[in-house]
Amino acid sequence: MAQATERLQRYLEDELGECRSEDVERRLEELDTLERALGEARVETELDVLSALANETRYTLVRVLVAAGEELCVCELAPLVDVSESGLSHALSELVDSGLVEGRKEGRWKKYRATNRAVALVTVLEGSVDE
Amino acid sequence: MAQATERLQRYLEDELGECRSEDVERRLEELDTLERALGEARVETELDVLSALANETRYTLVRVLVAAGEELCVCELAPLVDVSESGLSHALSELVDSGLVEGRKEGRWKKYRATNRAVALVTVLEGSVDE
DNA sequence: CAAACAGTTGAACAGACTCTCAAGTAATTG
DNA sequence: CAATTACTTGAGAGTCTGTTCAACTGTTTG
Repeated sequence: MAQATERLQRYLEDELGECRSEDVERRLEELDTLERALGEARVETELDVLSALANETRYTLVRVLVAAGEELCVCELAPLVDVSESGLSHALSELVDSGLVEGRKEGRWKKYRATNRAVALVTVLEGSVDE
Repeated sequence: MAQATERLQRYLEDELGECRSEDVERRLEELDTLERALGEARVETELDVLSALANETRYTLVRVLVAAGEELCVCELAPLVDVSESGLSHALSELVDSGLVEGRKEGRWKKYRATNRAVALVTVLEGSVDE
């Protein structure tokens, strides 16, 4: 941290014209506050959600379920993705864990649908990625 | 695909009461349309963005830059993440590639700021992850 | 212009992830 | 109630990722 602090001091000198070690301390504290404001548990959850989405198989499933707007049976999802039955099941299970999808058993069939969280995220992603 | 189709047929029989192979074909086509509507290139870009965000170091950087609302120098970001100088540089470079962050050189310092895409995504993530 | 500084790049390796295979559970059917 | 069906689970192989180290480029300073 010693060198890092020196570098920051030089940077602040450049920026502010002059700079004492109090200024460095203050800036460090400001940056720390910025980071703390994020909230640890929250960031962890958000990372879980992002990790769940960041995979072709799972993202395709989520997007299809969002587009469908209704629950779909595992047997309907199977032809849409390029993995084994088992792989599909693993994928869905991870999506459930991260709150992007909900499952419901009906007799011997199992149906999944997208949660509000999934709808919100997919919508923004679509919107923010122009082309 | 043969068994998969049979399973889908059985499912549709359960759901619709009865079902001929035309019905199976139609359902398969509906599902396919659902998937095609996503757009291949688009999904690929969206996956790049998601992959870039789905990492603690990079997500922290993005969130701090969004929270800051202004550009920050690499030397200011360094104390906030738990990686080497080099790791930080790699992380920022990946964020630039995915359009979440923009960099600007100023003398010997380099400054980064969050793009609109980053702001939109972080906002929705915060909103959709309640607690 | 040599030395110090700010940051980047490439190679390499440990660890994480994703998928498949094999076996398992729960529901349905003959 | 044995067989079939629908789906899940656990273990393990192969691949991808994230990080660091070492070397590099561009900028500033004495």
